[in-house]
Amino acid sequence: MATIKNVAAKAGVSIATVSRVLNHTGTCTQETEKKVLRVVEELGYRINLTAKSLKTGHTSIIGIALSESCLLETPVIIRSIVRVLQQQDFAVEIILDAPIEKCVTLMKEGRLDGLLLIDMQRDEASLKRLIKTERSFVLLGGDSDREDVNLVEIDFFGGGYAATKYLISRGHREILFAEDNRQLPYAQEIKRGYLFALDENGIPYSEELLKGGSGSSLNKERIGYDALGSIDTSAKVSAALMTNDRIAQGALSAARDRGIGVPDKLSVIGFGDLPQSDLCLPGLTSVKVPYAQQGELGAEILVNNIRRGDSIVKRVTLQTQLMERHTVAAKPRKA
Amino acid sequence: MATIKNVAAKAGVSIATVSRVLNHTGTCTQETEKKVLRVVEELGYRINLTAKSLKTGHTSIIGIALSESCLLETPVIIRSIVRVLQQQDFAVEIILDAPIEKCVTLMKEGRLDGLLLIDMQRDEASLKRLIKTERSFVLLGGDSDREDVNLVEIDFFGGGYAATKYLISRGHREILFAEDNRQLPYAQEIKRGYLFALDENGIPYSEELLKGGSGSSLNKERIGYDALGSIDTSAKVSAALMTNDRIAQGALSAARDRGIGVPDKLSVIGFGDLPQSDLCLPGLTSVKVPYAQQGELGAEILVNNIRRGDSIVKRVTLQTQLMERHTVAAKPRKA
DNA sequence: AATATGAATGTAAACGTTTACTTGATTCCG
DNA sequence: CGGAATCAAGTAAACGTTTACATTCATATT
Repeated sequence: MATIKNVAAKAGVSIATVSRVLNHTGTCTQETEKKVLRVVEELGYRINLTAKSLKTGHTSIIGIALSESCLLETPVIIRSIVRVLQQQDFAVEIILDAPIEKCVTLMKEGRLDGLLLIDMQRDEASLKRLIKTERSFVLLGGDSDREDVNLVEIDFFGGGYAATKYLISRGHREILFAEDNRQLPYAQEIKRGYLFALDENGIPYSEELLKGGSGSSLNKERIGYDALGSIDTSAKVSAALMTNDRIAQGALSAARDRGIGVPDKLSVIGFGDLPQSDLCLPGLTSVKVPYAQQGELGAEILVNNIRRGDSIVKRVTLQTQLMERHTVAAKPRKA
Repeated sequence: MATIKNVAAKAGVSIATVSRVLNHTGTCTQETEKKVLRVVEELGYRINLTAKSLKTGHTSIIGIALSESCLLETPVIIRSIVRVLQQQDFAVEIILDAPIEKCVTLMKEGRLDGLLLIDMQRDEASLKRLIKTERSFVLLGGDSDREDVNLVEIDFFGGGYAATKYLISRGHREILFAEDNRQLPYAQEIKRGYLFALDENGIPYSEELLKGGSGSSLNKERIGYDALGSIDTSAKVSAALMTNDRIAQGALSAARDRGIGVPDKLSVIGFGDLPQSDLCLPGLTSVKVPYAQQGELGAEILVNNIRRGDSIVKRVTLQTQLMERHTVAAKPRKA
């Protein structure tokens, strides 16, 4: 593989000149420039990025740390991040299922210019160490009390609250709640919103209306299916709030199997607003979560931070939006 | 950030010794080792990977080049790749929607030790240049005539053939076919299998039974919905083969809306066998595609190629498997 | 006792860039 | 016409490692 030395030799100039021509830094004759460029072409020369990085101190690589479930279920956030970053000439490294501490190490090893942490589990000690590396990073969602780090979060509490309130306004009082994994911070927020809305309206919450939350969160459809299946038919449940559209899908299937009409007998709201939701009829009423926007914004903040040394801490909260479709109705007079 | 020099100085040894201790290369006193390790700890020293890469000539970074649709629709292949690679101490770089030529550049720039190309569009010229870079890469799916490159492919032709034959064996003759995007090689293969099976059984294929294939392949459900919707009710179509489970979902929705019973009046087969398929009742009969296995195998081949200089070309074809569920029935006597 | 062996460690070059500094040539202006 | 300013290009150091080679010293071998 040709190096800058080879190019310099063949073009009869010094390596400094080649570097200057290629980086458009400094000045030179048109003639020299042409000569160098021609040799570069002939030799098929390409700069060695590793050497460049060593010298300049930055790599133009950004890591995105995420969980397997995020990769499988919310790839749209990854897409938006990679799109922005790639367009800004950054390479993107996927770091799967690594604790924050691992990320600290990666930062110290100097291969990453920045880091996007998606929905990381709380670990304040490691986070502190991450800050000490003095490198740029942004939290996307996740769970931390620190106010001094960049953060783009989604108001899941507000989403859960709004959805529950909406159901209550339609006369529902016995509202089933099913979450995918009790470990996931976002599901906890939705639940808080749910409980808050119940409380606000003087509705006592019942332990037996809280479903799911245990174990692995793959096969979410099953969680929804089982959540509904485990409900005593005599229970007065007339609505269900699921922390995920796929869970809601499962619930819809269960309802169909048990002959429970949706939305006549049962209202269902999901979370996520997947693009396909509007075709799995009856169109699922769902809380739209701005994942793509979250990813974009996070990437932009990070890039500004790195490029312009922009050191002001940015904290953004994005709002969800209830998309009314056809799985919610007013509670029938006689349930 | 501490360097090896700082460590050497503080420990009162040469940098060579530090390097040797850290890499377990060469020999040294237990005493020296302890001393060095202690200083490393004190200083929070971490090796600079860029410098190491420059010196050693390899980066332990592997790129995976893929399309947006792969990222969004088949993240399971990414998961399996990243899992294998990360476990083997490789970092993984996502390269989104880049033509092969861009990958050639990346390889030449020396930041990648290897490359996994997922379902790349045919470009023999660039592929040739990629080979010339002398770096390791593996094709996962995709479209090329070259026999001299590593390849892990899936027998979509066989899958399409088997599925069609299965439908024919149940008495179906008018079989709708809907694909997502005519650009996608895999859909073309399935179609070939479909046509081959028809031909083999002396069934003339009809242009108007071929649906979809145009434009963007997002919102696949719609493709399926529209494919079925555009069929004249008087047509004798009694079965449908879709190149994707989500397309099949859409078809199922359309059937429901139009009052066409599945599988009584219409049999449906999808492709992909998503984990949720078994809960979207009636359980979708689908051709299972071993994406995870494809990713794993590709990653393993690549790693062996890089680590052991294993230069024998590996070519593997993975088989699909028809998963019989509840959306296929024998053709009713009177359609 | 002289020498060979081998272990522990040090010295310094190299990887491929960028860039501060230097040199030499040319232009400009009074 | 002479000195300042400008421009083109070269020289060499530096980034943080690894590693071939050299050195020292203790021990084993003859």
